[in-house]
Amino acid sequence: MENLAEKKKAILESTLALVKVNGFHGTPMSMVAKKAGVAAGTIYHYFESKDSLIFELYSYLKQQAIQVVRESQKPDATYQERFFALWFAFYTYYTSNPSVLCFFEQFVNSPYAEKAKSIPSELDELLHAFFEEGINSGQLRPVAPQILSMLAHGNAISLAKVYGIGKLNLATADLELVVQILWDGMSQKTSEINS
Amino acid sequence: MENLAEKKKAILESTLALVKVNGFHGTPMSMVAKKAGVAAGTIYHYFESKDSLIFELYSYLKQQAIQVVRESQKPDATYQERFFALWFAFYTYYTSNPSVLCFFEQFVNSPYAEKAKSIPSELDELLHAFFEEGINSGQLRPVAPQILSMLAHGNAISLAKVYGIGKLNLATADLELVVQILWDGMSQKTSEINS
Amino acid sequence: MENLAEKKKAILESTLALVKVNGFHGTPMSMVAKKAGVAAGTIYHYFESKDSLIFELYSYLKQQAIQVVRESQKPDATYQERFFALWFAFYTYYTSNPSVLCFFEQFVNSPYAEKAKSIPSELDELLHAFFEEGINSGQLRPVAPQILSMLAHGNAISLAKVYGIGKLNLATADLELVVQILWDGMSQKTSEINS
Amino acid sequence: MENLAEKKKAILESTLALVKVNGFHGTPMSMVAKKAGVAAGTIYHYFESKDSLIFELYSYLKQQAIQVVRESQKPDATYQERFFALWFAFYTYYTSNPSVLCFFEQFVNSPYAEKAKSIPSELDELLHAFFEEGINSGQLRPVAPQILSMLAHGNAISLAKVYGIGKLNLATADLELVVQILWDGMSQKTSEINS
DNA sequence: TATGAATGAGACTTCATTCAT
DNA sequence: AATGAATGAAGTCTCATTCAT
Repeated sequence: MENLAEKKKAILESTLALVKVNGFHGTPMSMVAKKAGVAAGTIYHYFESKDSLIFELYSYLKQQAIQVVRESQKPDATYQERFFALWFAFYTYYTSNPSVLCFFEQFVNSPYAEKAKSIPSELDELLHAFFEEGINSGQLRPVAPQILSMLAHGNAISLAKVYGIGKLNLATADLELVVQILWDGMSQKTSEINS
Repeated sequence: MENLAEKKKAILESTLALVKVNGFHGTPMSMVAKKAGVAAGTIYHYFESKDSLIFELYSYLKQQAIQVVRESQKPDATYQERFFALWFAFYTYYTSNPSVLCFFEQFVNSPYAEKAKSIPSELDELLHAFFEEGINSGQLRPVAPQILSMLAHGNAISLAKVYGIGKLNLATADLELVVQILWDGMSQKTSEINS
Repeated sequence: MENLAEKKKAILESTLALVKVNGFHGTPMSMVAKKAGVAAGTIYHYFESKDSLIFELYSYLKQQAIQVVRESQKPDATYQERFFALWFAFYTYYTSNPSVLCFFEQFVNSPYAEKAKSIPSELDELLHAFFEEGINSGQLRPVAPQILSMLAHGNAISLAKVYGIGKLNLATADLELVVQILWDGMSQKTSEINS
Repeated sequence: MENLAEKKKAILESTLALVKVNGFHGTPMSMVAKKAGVAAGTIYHYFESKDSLIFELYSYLKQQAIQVVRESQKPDATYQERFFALWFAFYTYYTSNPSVLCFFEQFVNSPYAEKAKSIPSELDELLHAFFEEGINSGQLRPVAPQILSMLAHGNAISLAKVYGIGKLNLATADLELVVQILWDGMSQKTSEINS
């Protein structure tokens, strides 16, 4: 990621920043060019079209997210610890990079997402594997991994949005509580106690 | 809502359907007009501008959602029953009306949402009150109502999306399980057991 | 003019008032309708089209102007007195009815005027006759009546505009002076003295 | 003015020509584009909007007019000679450039003029100074310079219009006569003789 | 007569994309 | 590689006019 041409990166980052404020369609290429400090035509040396730019930005950011998730995982930690680390990795990534969260949310809810579906998502596979492991090792309830993945990820996103809105000060203690809620709900142990 | 002028309703419903497929900006007014069976200019008798149309559609749908939520609540049910009913009301509404879910998700993640923020949301207030009641009556953990609301609502949306993607068949049993997970996580009882 | 249908007159007057503020093309028929207190369709009972409305308004006002000019002429006054009266009639009419002046100026400088040219103008004939009389009786220099007419009328309009701009307070004395200038310039007597 | 981009100038000149025939609102941007030999969008590289185009054209032409007036003034001529030169400069400019006269007349009588009022007019100042000089040197009657300016300028315009209508052949002799009339009316000498 | 909802052609303007330099 | 002027299709919106009531 670091060896991207300077300008290409500038274009991607400019797009990211502008989309947060203006949305996809409120962000003309000329605006991206200006912010990136390049000419409009230059963008077309690096990207085939605007759609292509959006898609590449999506991939670029998804790789970043994967990196963040990967780095959060210590091999010698317990599963629960790794779950907590995973959740906080997402939460921290999104709150530290609100424009990324904003971009993702716009992307997945746009017609773009439909076209991107075909591309196999490394991140999805990674999460799928993580939750499958939890189920197989008897630490998570036997629910489809996709569901668990969606619940956990969706939960982190929800919280990051609450934080982003700024109406609430979310202390670390609050967050711990929320993840605990989530873990309690998903873990096999609770399930057994309640039954 | 039922006494809206025929044409106005047709325009709103056409917009809803088209936005799901094409997104806001992939849906020109001419397309809305055609689908609604009116002339392009006619839309401007009912709506000041395209933005105004989007906003009114948002309000219109939010009223529908409130209606659905309200109808789900039986006064003589227990709090937990009402919580389940609430969650299923959302889930059912979104899965039965995928275009509404799609519209909401596009809306809240677009620059439109910023402008709509100032408008006090009846739905938010309703949910806030519901969760506050749960906390005050000692049935829910003492977490900020906004957070609980976001978690529960976000959770229903997440599931509805999983369903919408169609990759998974979510049996009622699966759903019950998920809501149970959610409830277990949020309820005071579980909290006590675990501590 | 007084026996015009109430509504027809209301439409004409509304148009006049609105054109002053917004110009021809900033004055949609719907706006005229609203100000006149009638429905948009009603205008088309009285006028064939917008152009037709403009033309009829022009005629209507021109008749008014003729009336004003006619009434200013006392048969037993001297020619110079009648000239002064004529000039003041115009000046007073325009300053008392700034929207009329504004309308005329817009009209004669618009493509409408081209089409109206064919219509013989009673006002022009009246002025032509007046100045011809002055020349024939040896009181005015032998210049083409059209020129004299244009000079005198244009002069009154110029002054009315100065007044309308409001930057200057034109006392009656000032005006007398200006007309005197005009008369001095046009009269045969001055011509002789200077030669 | 000469170093304006080729295309910008073509757009301005095309607008001028078309406005004469069709008026402001009968001249769509597409028509301007066609006549100027550029694409519609190109106009918007040079002008922010149609209004902006009209305003810039107004400024552009006013600069031309100032140039013409300036060039007519020989420092070593008498005041009367300079007055005659000034008047003829206007008259000649307007009759040689009927579309400019037409544009000015449309402009000053349109709602545009209201917005342009705030801009201090170099031409007005120039004329004001010229007439003030005449008054102070005792060669013109002591009337407000604005009035004298309006009278002289309005007079030249009136004549140019008579010429433009084409009904009359105005020989140089005729014109000399008219300016003489004007000068006689405005000059102090005549004033003294008559009193 | 009067209404005003409906029409749809056409205006202004934007912007993704190209291409000569 | 980079530029940015130029393009023109397409979008939003206006408004003169019609017509069923």
